[in-house]
Amino acid sequence: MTLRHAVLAALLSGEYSGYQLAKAFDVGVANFWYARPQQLYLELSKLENDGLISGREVVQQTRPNKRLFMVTDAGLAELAHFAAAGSKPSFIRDDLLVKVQAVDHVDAAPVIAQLDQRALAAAAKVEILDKLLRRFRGDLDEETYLRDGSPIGPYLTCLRGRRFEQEHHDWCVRAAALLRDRATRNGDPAPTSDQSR
Amino acid sequence: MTLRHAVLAALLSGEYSGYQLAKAFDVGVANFWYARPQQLYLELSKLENDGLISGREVVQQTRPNKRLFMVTDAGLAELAHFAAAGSKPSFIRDDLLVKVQAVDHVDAAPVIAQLDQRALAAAAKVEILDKLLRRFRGDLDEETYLRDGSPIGPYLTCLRGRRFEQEHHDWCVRAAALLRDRATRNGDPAPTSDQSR
DNA sequence: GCCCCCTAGTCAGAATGATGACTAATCATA
DNA sequence: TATGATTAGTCATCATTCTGACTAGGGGGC
Repeated sequence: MTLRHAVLAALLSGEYSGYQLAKAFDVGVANFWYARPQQLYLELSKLENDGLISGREVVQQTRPNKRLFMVTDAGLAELAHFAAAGSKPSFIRDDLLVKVQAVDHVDAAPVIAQLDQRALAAAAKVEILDKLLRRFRGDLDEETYLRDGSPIGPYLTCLRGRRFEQEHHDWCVRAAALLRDRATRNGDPAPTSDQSR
Repeated sequence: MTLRHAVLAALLSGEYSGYQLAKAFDVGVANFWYARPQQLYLELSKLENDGLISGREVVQQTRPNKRLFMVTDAGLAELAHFAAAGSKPSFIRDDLLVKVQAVDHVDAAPVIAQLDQRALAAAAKVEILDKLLRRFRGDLDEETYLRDGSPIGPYLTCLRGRRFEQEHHDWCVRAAALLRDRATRNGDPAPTSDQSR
């Protein structure tokens, strides 16, 4: 049960509505978790029911009213408890890796196409995260921010996300180039589907 | 539905029993997916029911009998279909990142301890993957293997896994050092690697 | 002789996450 | 003056994953 804690942790940086939170989960927060808006709304309801967050209605004229949530003391305690408990090892879980794993036995062309796409997406994500990191830092250089800046948690997770996306990008580019090279050297626009069985 | 395809892709490299597959999912295959043995047994049953793999009983005297599975032509077709279909973007989903995100608001000590642990685990994983990569390569150097070696799919996913673990390790080490430094400068009782509670 | 670990596998059910289909008002654009 | 995008949110249900408990025999160490 960790979407719960991811939402709690995300709410630490300020009051958010479900909608705003959904936006955040598409950029910054997505470094450590991701969820669709519907899941977030649901989780927010549950959290409020359990008294871990409290919401207040904000009436708006030009837009639909919204509910802003903030973490309660009980919520903080829950987070502290979660932070102190053991955590399971992390691992990649990626469709595309599964496809690459099978690339010796299936048509490589669509896999290469997806690697290209992913590389682009990852590059875009890197830029977004760079922007976020700069916004955190303000005038400070990174070394100084890491030593004294605040908040440090979100900055660190962003940094991790940035590295991850960078690595992902580099790997995609390299793998695509490599598979393309192999395909052309094998002299086929449509690679054979049966090589080593 | 991708544990299904992860299992199929893993079975491409040879015949495995459920038990052996479970082992593989703890090391090499874990680069792109992870699952508990129970899930694997279940998935293998389903796959066999759907005719995507076929199993044969192997009688053993000293040990319980086992069933070895291999991918059928229908299974290969399914994989090809899967490889050609679109895939969702990948992202990290990690308990520990959630905890770091919250580290400005909760006690840092247990988080630091977990970062230390994770760093060790990641370093161990890197060594395992290095060994695996060397076994793939045999006498060839990496450049040559990437150009002409076989299989290339598993090698590439291993490479990705290795990079991921390396990055994870480096980040954990850095984050732990940083948080420790901040804690001591704030005059807290310095939590060194010697934590016991 | 006892106990724990390893091989090998099964089952049921709880927890968690994902998806599609809705409502409803405002704003910018063509 | 339509058309579509944006803000804001709800509901029901499906899919997938995770967990604990269980069976069963053999081998190795104390």
